[in-house]
Amino acid sequence: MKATIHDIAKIAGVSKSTVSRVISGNGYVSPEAREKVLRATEVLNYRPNALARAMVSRHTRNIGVIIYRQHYPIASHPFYGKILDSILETAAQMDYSIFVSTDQEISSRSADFLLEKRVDGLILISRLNHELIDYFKGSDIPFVMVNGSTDDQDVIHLVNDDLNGGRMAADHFLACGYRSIAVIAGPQDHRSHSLRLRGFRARLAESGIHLADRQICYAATSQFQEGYQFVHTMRKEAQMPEAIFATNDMMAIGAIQAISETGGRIPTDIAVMGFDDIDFAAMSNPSLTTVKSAKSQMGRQAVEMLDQLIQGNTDLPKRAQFSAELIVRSSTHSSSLSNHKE
Amino acid sequence: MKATIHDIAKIAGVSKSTVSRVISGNGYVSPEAREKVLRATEVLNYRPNALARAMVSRHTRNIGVIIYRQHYPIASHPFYGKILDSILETAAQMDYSIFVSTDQEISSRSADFLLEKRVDGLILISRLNHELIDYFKGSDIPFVMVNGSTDDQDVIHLVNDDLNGGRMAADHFLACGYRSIAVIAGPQDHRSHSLRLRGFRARLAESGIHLADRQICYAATSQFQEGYQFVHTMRKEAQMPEAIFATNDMMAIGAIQAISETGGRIPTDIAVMGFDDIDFAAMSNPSLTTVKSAKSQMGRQAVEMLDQLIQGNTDLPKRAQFSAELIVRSSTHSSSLSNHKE
DNA sequence: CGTATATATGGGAGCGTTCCCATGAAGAGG
DNA sequence: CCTCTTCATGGGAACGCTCCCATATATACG
Repeated sequence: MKATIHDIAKIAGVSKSTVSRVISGNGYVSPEAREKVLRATEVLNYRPNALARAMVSRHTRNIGVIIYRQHYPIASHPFYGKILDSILETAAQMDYSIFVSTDQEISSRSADFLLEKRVDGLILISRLNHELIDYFKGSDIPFVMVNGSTDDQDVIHLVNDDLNGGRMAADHFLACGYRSIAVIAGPQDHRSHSLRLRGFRARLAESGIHLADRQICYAATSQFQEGYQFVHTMRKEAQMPEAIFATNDMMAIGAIQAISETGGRIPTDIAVMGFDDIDFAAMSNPSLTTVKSAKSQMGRQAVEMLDQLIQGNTDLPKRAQFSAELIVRSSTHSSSLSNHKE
Repeated sequence: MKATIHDIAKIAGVSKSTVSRVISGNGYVSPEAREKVLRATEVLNYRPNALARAMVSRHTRNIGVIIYRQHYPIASHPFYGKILDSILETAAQMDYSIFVSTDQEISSRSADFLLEKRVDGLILISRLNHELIDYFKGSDIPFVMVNGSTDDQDVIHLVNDDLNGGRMAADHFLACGYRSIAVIAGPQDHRSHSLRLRGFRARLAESGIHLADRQICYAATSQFQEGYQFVHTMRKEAQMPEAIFATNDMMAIGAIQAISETGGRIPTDIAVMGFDDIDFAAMSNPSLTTVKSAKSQMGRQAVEMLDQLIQGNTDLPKRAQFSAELIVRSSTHSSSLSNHKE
């Protein structure tokens, strides 16, 4: 049987109140009493019961993370897994414990679950449906959203600057002198993918390059297969562009594999660019030029903002946007040696 | 303020005992009373407080997962992330919630944390030090270990059949007719890596091929860089083998990149084989021949066995071993067209 | 009709804490 | 010497549930 403060009290020869003061660290305790209590906790191998504590103190120091995963498991996901890692690390530093919940159909089921467990706050990742968001707004539990798809101004929302990221990708292509360009665009109901495409097209348009519809492949998912298949289809129709931009790295890597399989040289015959800078982008063959999204910063910031919220700080910015960063590797020409200067 | 059973009782016009019976679903309740209670819970948007329940029922339906990560974050890890995914999914199906804890230095700190939170059981992943294992054995909390390094017969331990996996890798190389072989071996204090190497060598030895020390590269970590660097070093010394076996996929993929960079053709000039079958093994360029480790099965089994343990079932096998599976892709010749038959 | 059994309900103790309040002792200031 | 803080300690209520026990009514059986 686990020892309780009563047991400690008895051994140490003090009251349970004194024990409580020593454990929780507030209130007056004489050095001798403290010493006796501490010794008793050693002897009995005492661990305070967080459940009982939470019961009366009304907070658990537990945070729930809900991740929506439609097509892919979550932890091993190169993008969401990174965010999760960062959340885990930051939370540990701040003495929060993390409940990870990843329902395939985000019903209110997993939400209820977490609510019943009395988490102090919630981090919602990726696009959850509006009912669920309303559901949480209705509850009195603080939450922040990461990389979601809501325009709701009442929801604290951390996002990547995908629009600008798309522009940066186009900038790089222009600097390299690519003019014949194709895009593999992920699901357009997904905020990130649609903004990346929008930014990319806008920047090209400014330079007088307008993408025709058949130069854009709208993919149903955002996975490897999409990029892979697109290249093979294009090749059959014998209309290979000079460069391909995919709205995430996975699809770009799929494109790379397809190109290599058919004997194409990258970037000489065709250049490929992705988005996100997942770990594997540096390890692909050739290594992938990409726009880095702020995965770790978003995770860290999510925990920090949630902590503020939990502490009752209400005047937080409703929206935090993280800048993207161009990472040039071997799947495109470096822009200093760009074609159009040759 | 959150509603409690007392509030429900008042609204429904019954006692709190009756409410409790309806909520927890055991004991006699008349249909009318049940109906009234259910309606009241709707009205007040009542959620039972799992803390209070756990307090008296002595179990939380929470499971803690502790992952040791020395060199790499955990969730996004292609191997451990997969196990975690599987744990998450299985746990959700069984109505367990998961606490994920990933301390860099596995002190008893994160352990204490979880113990205080009163998890019903623990899943320990990767090699934890012996003190920590003893620590848990001392506590009365049930736990299972996944892919660890302990020989302790009292510890329930789920492992991959790495020895045989190593043999399978060698088998494939032999069938392909490769005779000049090099190995990139991960940390030898890691059970998996050392067994993979052992099995591989043993099988080769049976066919009269003995690996010299300079044909084996003992890597300090098990990452991309190790494989990458090894190839470049070998190349400088101008002693490229016909085939390279790496004790995990990451290192194999590093080797692939280095070979490609220097203009080597895979598998024509040199074949490469990995171990684990991480997601990116299929997406690498060329796609990677590998031995698949039972990541998902281990995760699922861990939860299921832990559940048994929690329910008090004591006669479980102390050791579960999962078989490996050869996955032939493009980085080696398929053995039916193997060289030695030409 | 009396006794046993199934059905239904309410009250109270208890889970392990924290927090509030009461009570003292000791030292400071007049 | 008396009063007012500061320090120190103990007791009891409360957090929101479940579980046990007591009680009541209905049904069954001889």
